[in-house]
Amino acid sequence: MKYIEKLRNSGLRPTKQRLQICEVLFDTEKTFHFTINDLANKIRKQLNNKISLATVYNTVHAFEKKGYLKQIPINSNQTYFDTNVSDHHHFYDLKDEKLIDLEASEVGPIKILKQINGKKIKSVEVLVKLED
Amino acid sequence: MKYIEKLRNSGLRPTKQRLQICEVLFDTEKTFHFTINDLANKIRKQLNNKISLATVYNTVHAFEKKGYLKQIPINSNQTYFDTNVSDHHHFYDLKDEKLIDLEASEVGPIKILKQINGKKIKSVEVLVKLED
DNA sequence: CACTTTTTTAGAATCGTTATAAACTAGAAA
DNA sequence: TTTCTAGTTTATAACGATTCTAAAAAAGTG
Repeated sequence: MKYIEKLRNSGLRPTKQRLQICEVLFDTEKTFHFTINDLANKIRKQLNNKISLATVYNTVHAFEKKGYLKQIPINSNQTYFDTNVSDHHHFYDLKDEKLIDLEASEVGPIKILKQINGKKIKSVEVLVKLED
Repeated sequence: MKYIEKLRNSGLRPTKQRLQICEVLFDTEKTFHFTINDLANKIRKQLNNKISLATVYNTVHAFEKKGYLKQIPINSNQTYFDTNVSDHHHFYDLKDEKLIDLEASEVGPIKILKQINGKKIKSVEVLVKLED
C-alpha cells in the first residue's frame, strides 16, 4: 500500500480505516470538494464498508492538520473540504450551491497593501460568488 | 427616528425591536463584525432590554437580505456578520480568532481570468489568514 | 374601532459536530 | 509469540448554533 508510508511519516498509524479513507480521497484522477457526510457515504458505497462517522471526523481533521486536506472558507451549515491542497481559489455558485476550483494562475497577482502589527500572512484565499 | 423610514422603504415594519437593533448596529462611528450571540448580548446590555433570540435571527436575516448587513465567508461554528456593506475584504487572525477589515483599496486589483458558462460574478471576496 | 397581516416570542426540534469512555489494534519490547 | 502501552475506533450521548412552530402581540388600514 502506497499510503502506509505516507501515514507513518506523518506520525499517524496506518489503520485499516485511514487507508480506506486515503483510497477514497486520493486515488482519484481529479481532486474534489466534499463534506464529512459526502465522504462517509462515498466510503460506505465505494468500499461497501461501515465506518463510524466519528472516525471520519477524526481522520479528516487529522489529515487537514497534516496538510493533506484543506478547509474551504465559505458560509454553509456544513464544512467543505478540498483534496486540492495547492494554492488556489473558488467560485461558489449560489444557485446550485456548488464549488468550482479557480487556480491561482487564473487570478491576477494579489497584492495585500496593508500590514498587521506582529502578524504574517499565512494564506490568501479568494471566493468568487456566482449568480445567473 | 431616522430608521423608521429606512425600514418602511424596505417593506419592513418599523417595530420597536427592529429599531433597537438598528440603533445597536448602525448608530456607531465604526462598522463592526458580530455573531448573532454577540448582538443579542449587546442589545440586552446596551439597551437593558430582553429581546428574543429568534427575533434577532429574524431581523439579522431580513437586514442581510435587504443589503444592510453582509455575511462574512469564513469557517467557524458561528456565522459572522459585518455592518460594513461596502466592497471589502478581511484578515482573519487564526490565533486570536479575530476579523479585521481590509479595504478594497488596500488590495491590488483582482482579475478573474476564468469564466463559467452562463454565470455572472456577483462578488469577489478575499480572506487573508494571519499567523504570528 | 374592527379587521387583516406582519412580527415577536418561548420553547421545541433539527442537525452538524464534538466529547466520552469502553473495546480494539498497531507497534515495540521481552 | 506474548505482553504491554499508547494510539484508534466506535456507538452513543452531549452540545450548540440555527430553524421551526404556533400562539400572542403589534402594526397598518379602512
